[in-house]
Amino acid sequence: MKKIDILKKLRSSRLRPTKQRVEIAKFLFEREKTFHFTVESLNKLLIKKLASKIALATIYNTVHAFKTAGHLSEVEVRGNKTYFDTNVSNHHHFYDSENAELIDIDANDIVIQKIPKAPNGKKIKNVEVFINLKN
Amino acid sequence: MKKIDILKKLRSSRLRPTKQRVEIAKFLFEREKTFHFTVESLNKLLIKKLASKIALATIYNTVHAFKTAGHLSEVEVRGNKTYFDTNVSNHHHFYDSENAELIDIDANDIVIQKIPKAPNGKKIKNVEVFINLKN
DNA sequence: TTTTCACTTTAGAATAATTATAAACTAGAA
DNA sequence: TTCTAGTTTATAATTATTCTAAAGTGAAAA
Ligand SMILES: [Mn+2]
Ligand SMILES: [Mn+2]
Ligand SMILES: [Zn+2]
Ligand SMILES: [Zn+2]
Repeated sequence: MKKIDILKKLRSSRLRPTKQRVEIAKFLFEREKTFHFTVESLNKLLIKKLASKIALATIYNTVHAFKTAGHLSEVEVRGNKTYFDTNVSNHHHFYDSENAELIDIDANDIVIQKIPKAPNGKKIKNVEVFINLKN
Repeated sequence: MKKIDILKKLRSSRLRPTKQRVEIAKFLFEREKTFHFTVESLNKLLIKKLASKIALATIYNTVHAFKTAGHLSEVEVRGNKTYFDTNVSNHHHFYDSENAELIDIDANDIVIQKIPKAPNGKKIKNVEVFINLKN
């Protein structure tokens, strides 16, 4: 993803391309593979990468703005920190608790044969499969 | 589950059956259906139910002791609070975000046909399926 | 039974993650 | 250029949880 696309992505979701947002967006989206992170881990990586530091509050604001805009998804992982994911398509995860690392599983790599029907007038919104790993 | 069983359960896991532990255990385990809760919700219910109040730290201590002993499991739910579950068998969940309510799915009610192999020397510990509901 | 003491409870302090506040700054429309 | 709504920032506040250390207690041993 090029810088011009970053600007397009921000503008298309009515997010002013400020210096901070562009830097965070470049860091998150200019990569080939999915990136899973917490605000804390992102902050550390941004400090290493960038000359000027971005306020932690801005990182929280930006990550939430990106999530709201649909550019990031949130992944449920055991623990107290919130994990985010640059892969916003429907997919699943391995979780390697040893390394506190999430690994993507393509939606097509898991086929569910039997599923219960949703209770009392509810519908199924989505199905998330979480595979815990051990050594 | 009767009181005698509660005492047995505590003693068998080398947990002294103190007044507080017995009261919490009776509240959690003397019921027919699975009970999903957070420490906050449990605390509120205990305040209503019991004459004398149990310190919040004791509720944290006790819930963790029960979890360590295998009498409770932890469920991953979107949000910042930790959810616990009196159902310690391998099973899955519906999540009704409207009511912030978990609903059990028996392990046999979900059959997975195709699953990817675990990465690089890792093994699969367990598979958790989480079905989000909508109206 | 009493004594003893490791285990437990408790109030309150501490920590960690996240959100709120409000003043200073800035992108970009006019 | 000017203007202003949107944004950033340092810092305070909030929330969930864990820590601390003093007081209390279950139950083994005397
Ligand atoms: Mn979590
Ligand atoms: Mn959670
Ligand atoms: Zn992912
Ligand atoms: Zn359950």
